[in-house]
Amino acid sequence: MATLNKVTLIGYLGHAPELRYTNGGDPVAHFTLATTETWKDKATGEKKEATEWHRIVMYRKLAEISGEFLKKGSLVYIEGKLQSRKWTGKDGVERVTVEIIADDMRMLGGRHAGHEDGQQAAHDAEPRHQSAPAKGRQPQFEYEDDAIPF
Amino acid sequence: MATLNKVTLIGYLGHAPELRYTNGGDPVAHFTLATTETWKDKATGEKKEATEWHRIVMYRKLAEISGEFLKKGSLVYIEGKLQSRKWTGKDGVERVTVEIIADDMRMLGGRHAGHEDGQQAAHDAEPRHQSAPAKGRQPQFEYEDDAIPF
Amino acid sequence: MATLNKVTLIGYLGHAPELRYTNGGDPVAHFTLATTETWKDKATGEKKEATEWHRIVMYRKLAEISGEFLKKGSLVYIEGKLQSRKWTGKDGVERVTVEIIADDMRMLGGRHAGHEDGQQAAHDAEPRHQSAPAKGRQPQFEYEDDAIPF
Amino acid sequence: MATLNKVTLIGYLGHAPELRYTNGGDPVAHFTLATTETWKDKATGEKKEATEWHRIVMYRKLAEISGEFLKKGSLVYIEGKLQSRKWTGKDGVERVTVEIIADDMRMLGGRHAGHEDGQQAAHDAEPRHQSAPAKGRQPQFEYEDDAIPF
DNA sequence: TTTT
DNA sequence: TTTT
Repeated sequence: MATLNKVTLIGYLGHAPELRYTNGGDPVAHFTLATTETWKDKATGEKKEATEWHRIVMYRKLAEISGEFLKKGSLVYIEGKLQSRKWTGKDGVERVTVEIIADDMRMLGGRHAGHEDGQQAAHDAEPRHQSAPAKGRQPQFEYEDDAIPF
Repeated sequence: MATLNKVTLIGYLGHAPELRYTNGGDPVAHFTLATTETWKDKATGEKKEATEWHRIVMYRKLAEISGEFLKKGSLVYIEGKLQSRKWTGKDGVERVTVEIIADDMRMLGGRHAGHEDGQQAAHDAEPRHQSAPAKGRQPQFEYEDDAIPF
Repeated sequence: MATLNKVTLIGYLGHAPELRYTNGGDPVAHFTLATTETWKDKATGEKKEATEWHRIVMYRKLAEISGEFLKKGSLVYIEGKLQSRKWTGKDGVERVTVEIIADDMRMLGGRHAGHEDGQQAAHDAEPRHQSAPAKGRQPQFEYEDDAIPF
Repeated sequence: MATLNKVTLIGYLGHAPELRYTNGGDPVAHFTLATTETWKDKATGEKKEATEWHRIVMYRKLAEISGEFLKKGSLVYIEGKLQSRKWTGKDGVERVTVEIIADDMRMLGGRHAGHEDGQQAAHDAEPRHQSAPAKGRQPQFEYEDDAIPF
């Protein structure tokens, strides 16, 4: 295919992760993440600020770790892909929501930093980047991905 | 701040860039970009494929270059940030559109690869990444690299 | 061209930035950055850890900001490119040193987090990423976002 | 840990991958990758160009795929981490080599584009990014990582 | 030489 | 609406 779909974010959680479960019993976590950019208006010289809210979705082990260690205000590094999802509201209007399906997360502290225990890299499925030294790597857990209807 | 909002894509243009102009006369380009992932269904063993469409927006010089060299089917590398935008349709319903505001683009060829002339990196505003070689880059900056013992 | 050379790091400074000046008077900062990965040895089950040290180089404004706000132990996000440099030691042996020429830096706190004033994104040359919000950013660019039906 | 060590490259292979095997029988591929940046000298106005050569290392399945499909001149997207390795030459001098341990590769074509069959994303270990749709994902292969001494 |  |  030769295509790439990647999102990298560092931001603050707007609320604690909401943890749910699929029919198959797999955990799914949802939360929002805020990134803020600031700049100085060239004309008026005044400081400006804009916040972007991102919808983060995590599955399986990453969902569990986030559910356990992340809180409102946590600062995290997130890596994932963009995925849009169509849904129809009660008003009968079809809408599209764009979400980031995360597959890597690192806790960076922040206002309400979590337990020391959580200060690690966490990945969806097999670790790839940080967690993959040249020798002695470990396979990890088995997950059935079928049926994640949320 | 300490936040980061970054998207990295490699994909195919769904249509040639639409070039418009702001009131101030600055060019703005819009196009869609397809990324496709393929996988094999664990249960049935059949090949699966899913395509994600991304809405790309470019300004100024990057918009001009894209308008000139990119076509339907072009393969490009895009770097930018996520930005959501609210708008109200003719039906009076408010919706949110998520776009990627690009600030870096590289042509990678594809089915209808553009001119050789366009086979370069292009950036919004001042170059940052690729554009700072060790020696002889910019007149306003002469550095003797020989003696950097670190 | 169509090439890309990019490094993204989050790590801890091994020592405060060393600030020097080129003949032309431009500031250059050097420091080392540690990234650490941990894993569990599959066979023995024991915890393993490996630290990688990266040589970071910054120029101009980014060098100044880092010289002012970063210390030993600071946690930072760094973006840049790989660049190798040949040099001959006093022993007459030629060696190659690989450095990361940074063009983006964000302070993330860490043990000895810097001033609040330093808690911002900093870029080499003109800002590109974070710095281009949808409205009201720059005087030289007025865009009416209301009517971008795409 | 909260650290990150990531390299992203798009470049051309300097030579076909050299495929070797560890004592444990696992494949390891080595090749060099060229990234080139071009700029115009502000003072003289002449075109400048600098090429950076990166040492890429791949293991297991990624090594196999690369050994099969990549050639001299292939254009690829590479993702991985920086890792330095000390070694002592026949002259008794200790040197450090910095390599990129790749965990993701996408073929982008290039001068001598490979088989159509190879035009896919390939990952080290479990797929994470592109290859991880919401449903029906697949675990993949089992590899014993022990003993990769090259 | 960092950090958790 | 792209591409392989």
